[in-house]
Amino acid sequence: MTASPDPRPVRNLTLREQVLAHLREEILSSRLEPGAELNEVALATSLGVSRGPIREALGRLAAEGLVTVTPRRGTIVTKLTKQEFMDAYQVREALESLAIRLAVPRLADEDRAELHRMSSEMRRLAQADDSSAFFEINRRFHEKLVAASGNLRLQAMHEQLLGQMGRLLRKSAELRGGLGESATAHEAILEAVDAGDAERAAQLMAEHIEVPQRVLDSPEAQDLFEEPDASEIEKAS
Amino acid sequence: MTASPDPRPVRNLTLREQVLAHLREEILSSRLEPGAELNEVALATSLGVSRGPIREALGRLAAEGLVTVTPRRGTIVTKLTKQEFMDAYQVREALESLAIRLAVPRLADEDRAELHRMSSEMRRLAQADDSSAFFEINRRFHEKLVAASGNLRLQAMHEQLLGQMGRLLRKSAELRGGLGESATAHEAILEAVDAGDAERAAQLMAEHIEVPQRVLDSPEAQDLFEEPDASEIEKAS
DNA sequence: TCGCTGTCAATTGTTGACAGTTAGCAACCT
DNA sequence: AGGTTGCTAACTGTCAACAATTGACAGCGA
Repeated sequence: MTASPDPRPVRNLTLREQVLAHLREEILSSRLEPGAELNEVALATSLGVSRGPIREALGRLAAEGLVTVTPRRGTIVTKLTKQEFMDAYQVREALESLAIRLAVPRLADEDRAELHRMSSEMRRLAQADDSSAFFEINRRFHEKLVAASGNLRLQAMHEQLLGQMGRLLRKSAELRGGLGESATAHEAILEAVDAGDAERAAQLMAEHIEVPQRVLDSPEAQDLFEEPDASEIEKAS
Repeated sequence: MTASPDPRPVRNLTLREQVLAHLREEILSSRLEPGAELNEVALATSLGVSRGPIREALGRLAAEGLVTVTPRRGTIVTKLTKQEFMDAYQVREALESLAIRLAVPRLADEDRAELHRMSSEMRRLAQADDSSAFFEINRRFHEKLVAASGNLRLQAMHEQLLGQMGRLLRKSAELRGGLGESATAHEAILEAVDAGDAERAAQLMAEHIEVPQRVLDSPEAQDLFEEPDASEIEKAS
């Protein structure tokens, strides 16, 4: 019996799981904009399933913070207020700072080489002013560092956080003083990493992440956000 | 109309919400032990509702990490392996460290007085060797600091984290070198807080939380945990 | 004109029934 | 006896129908 390891050898996915994966993808890819209404029957007929799995998937997404469900009113893709976005940014800073501190003593030469490749690529994209591609590599760069921490819980929370910050992250990346500064920050971080100085790397990472927070306080960034909506319910736990 | 503010003036709770609150309470209070099986029909008849709301509530709890659902097999209260518990502890350290850094400049005199009261009480309980009461105050102490950060996202993630660590927290508190040291640590933290030294307070907090992590590595703590179960699926996102 | 009230359509909340899968057990073959 | 195969009972996954609530709007009265 050339069996595969225990965790579900064959594709035996539940409908709820499929719907969940589908909706999550739709939201993360911004095909569904924040504020978009998610009608249960529309989704059900559209996906060819009944409302049961739809409701369960929406419930999961609500617990993850990707959608906001108001009882008896409906479900929409979560809109973050400026305050909520800033809060998330602060937490992200703490998480990534911890991550790199844990990661530094664990990184293999191969990993560092990969990070350097990404950094070079970002430098190149910054000069070409390709903010879209830059954003993508930047994300992978940070995710690789978090994964290298070896702390799965940290990784999960980080991923969830980035998912919720979502689209606004890309916009804030464009606002940020310029891609060049960001690339420089990455290079400085890698320098500390190569030196094995986890503490300095963590400090630099914290400062690096802090930059957009300050930018977002400037007046020109205000129209990215909704006004603080007084009646939002049941976003997360 | 002496109305209350917008968020749902009257008790108009959904069944799912009631079931969710009920189960969450049962788990957090340890009336349901980790590993306990949650049979849908049993719960449904027991609570007098159909399986729909039950399933939705279980789904939320799964997303929160309080229960673990294995498709077509069933749902159990989540069991943390030692590794997972240690991971959670590290994240908690980062979160509370951030929290106190944010909280220090925001604390009112009244808040600090309250914290001092809690600290004195813990000192007293430590001398009386009442670990149960100590644990309770200790938890409130940390929660108050996190709440004082003013960062709601941070507060939510911290609460979720503590909920998952759950019962093991109490046991680790008993293991920890002694309640006295813990009380001393709190006093040192408050000293830094009073001095307005957010950075030092954050550092002390990190060290304070780190202590049980080291203790848990000792052989005598091993029987608190399950063996690493190879086939666990769909714990969080 | 303005405000209130009752009705209506749309949408969510809940239910009970049905279908598929799983784990355990017993009978069977070797 | 040891192992395999085929039932069986219990459970979860899914569905479609029913109930309840909401927001909007038309109609009425001041």
